[in-house]
Amino acid sequence: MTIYDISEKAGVSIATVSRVLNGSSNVSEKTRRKVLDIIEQYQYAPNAFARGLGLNTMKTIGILCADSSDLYLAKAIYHVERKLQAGGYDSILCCTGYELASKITSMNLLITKKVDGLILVGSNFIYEKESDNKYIVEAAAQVPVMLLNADLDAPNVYSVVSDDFTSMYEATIQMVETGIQDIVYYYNSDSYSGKRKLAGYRAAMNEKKLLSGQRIQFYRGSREDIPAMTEHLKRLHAQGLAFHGVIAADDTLALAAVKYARAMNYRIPDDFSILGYNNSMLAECCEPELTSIDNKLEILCQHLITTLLGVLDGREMPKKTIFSGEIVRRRTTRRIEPVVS
Amino acid sequence: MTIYDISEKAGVSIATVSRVLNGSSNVSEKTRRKVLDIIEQYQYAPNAFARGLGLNTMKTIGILCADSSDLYLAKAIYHVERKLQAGGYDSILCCTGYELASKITSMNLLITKKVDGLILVGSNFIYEKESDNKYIVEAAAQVPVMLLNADLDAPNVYSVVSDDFTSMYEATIQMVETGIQDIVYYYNSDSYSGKRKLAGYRAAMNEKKLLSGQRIQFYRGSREDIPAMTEHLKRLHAQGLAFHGVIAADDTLALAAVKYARAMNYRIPDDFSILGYNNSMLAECCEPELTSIDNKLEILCQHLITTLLGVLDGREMPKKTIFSGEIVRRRTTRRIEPVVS
DNA sequence: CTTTGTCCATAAATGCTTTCATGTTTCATG
DNA sequence: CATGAAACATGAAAGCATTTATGGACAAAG
Repeated sequence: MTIYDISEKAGVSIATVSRVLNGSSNVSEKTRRKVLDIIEQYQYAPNAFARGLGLNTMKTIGILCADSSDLYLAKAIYHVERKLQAGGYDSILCCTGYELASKITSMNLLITKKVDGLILVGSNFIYEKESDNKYIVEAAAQVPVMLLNADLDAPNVYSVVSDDFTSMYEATIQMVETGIQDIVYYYNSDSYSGKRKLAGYRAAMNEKKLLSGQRIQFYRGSREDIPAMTEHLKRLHAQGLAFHGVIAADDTLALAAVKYARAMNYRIPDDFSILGYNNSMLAECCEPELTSIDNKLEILCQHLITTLLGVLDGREMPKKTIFSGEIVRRRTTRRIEPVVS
Repeated sequence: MTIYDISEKAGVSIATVSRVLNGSSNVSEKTRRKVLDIIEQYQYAPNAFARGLGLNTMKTIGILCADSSDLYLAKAIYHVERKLQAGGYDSILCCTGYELASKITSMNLLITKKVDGLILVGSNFIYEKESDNKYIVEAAAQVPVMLLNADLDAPNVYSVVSDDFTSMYEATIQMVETGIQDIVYYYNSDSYSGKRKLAGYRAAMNEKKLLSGQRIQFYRGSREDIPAMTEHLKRLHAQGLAFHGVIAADDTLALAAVKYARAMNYRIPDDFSILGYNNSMLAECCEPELTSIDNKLEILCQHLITTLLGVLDGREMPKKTIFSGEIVRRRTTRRIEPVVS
């Protein structure tokens, strides 16, 4: 069933059918009716390839993501995908893993497939070495590239980020002000946002004259292996590092800290405070429930898609947008002590 | 840069370039070299639409999923996507939500886009009412349809499922044999696999002469709202339902049961046993760690993709494959008491 | 001198969009 | 009320970038 069949049955030319299909205004109501009837009757659907050939677009956006099973990334993908759909676009998803080479491969593949835009979900797409980010610049020469929680200043690439620096800075200040001085910063990623978070912690501790390199601890190992993280913390303690607070760059790490504190028989939050990041489902699963920073993922995604659709529409759009996060207080941090005068 | 440009620069016809591109045998080594050189030199990549028009395929599989942010579904998508990539296919992801209508819409959209096959991730795609599943049968008339953890007997649809019935049956028997009689079955989905699980529990309790309708409890509400589930369990208790064990159809529900038991000051597992399902990350996050049933998701996915690739290759493939799960014992269930004689 | 087989070019086919040209209305104007 | 200009409706045909069927040229083999 092609456009020819329809045109024949409707007694019009294929051009008219095409016009009806594409909602062109220049077609009389009568003809439109007739054509639509036939289309309905024969369940005709235009061939996407042919249409793509003609229009040179398929209304499809490529989504790249290192690991769609990561709690946070999965949520991001979900929001992005739904909002994209609402905007009339489809999405091709590529899970790339964390290695640069396979990111490049996937990206090229998507461009070859003629996606209209690219969304890179997660800050792990930006690398420390400037030259490693060339692949994004090159891609942006072909299609607009959107970065979620990452930042790169280049033509045709747009960034939507949450203000991780400030969130961490404020959360750290607050934890110190509840009376905790020996806070370990626990993280597992040197990504763009990872670095911003750490910087926030650093700035705050520095301001409070409490900064200590020893207390900045990196976890290498599986992102899901809570027991391994817990062990790691126990080892730090065994090695003589004293700490009564953990600020974690991710809720999983914070969860491990909770397990550690419980194993040590600390009372939470009286003896030991913990702050998580991302305000994921884990925060509520935790016992006691985790105070965590919410970076308003859905809002970020909404904005990202709005921007992308704007760009695709040929409009001028902001190159970088920053949203501030929010500390969601639950039961692993203390209230600020009222000042006794 | 089109195939014409390349053919001109290489001094051959476009047909020859096409043959080189598609690895046809009828082309001399010398010509192939020359063409490949030019292609390399000009960074030529064939136009996906034109190619699609000619071949009527784009090597793309459509993945449908109700909610990609669901812990379990996200993992499934991840595995499916990666294995598909390894097989040389891309994937278009559509998050459909749980309503039938939007599933149908998304499905048609994917078919219009000329995907080569469809993968429905999750048992929620199969409905109770036979007629509600017609949409799958219709889709299967166009392209092969793969079901993950769901089952439908129709031409061109293939199922890969885990043996939830047996897993639940055995787990229930075992819990009873550790001495617990008043076990609540806690579930939140009437999906295909949801029903199989429940049936397993039923069969076991029946066999042990312990079946009680009151103890089969459905949770309606957000799938992520642990506090709500916990409240629900407390309410059951308040209403006079006595129970010292929970078998949950999902780890989130089990997690809520853990929270409930702790709130009631039960010792786990001495006074109260809990069994989860899916062996997700939550099982290890939990305190104490959750005993949970692992249904070998990665193996299921691997098999599913193998089957799909086989079908696309024109080979005969098994219509339905069942894998058995495994109980991963952690700390929320008791060991079977040694028989004292 | 014919047959066979290899290698390659020509041309048709794929199904749509869109430009251009043409025919048809509408409507203000004199 | 007739006329011409502008707006509208439609069709023919030219792309779009490939794949593939057909057949021709040429070389080697019988």
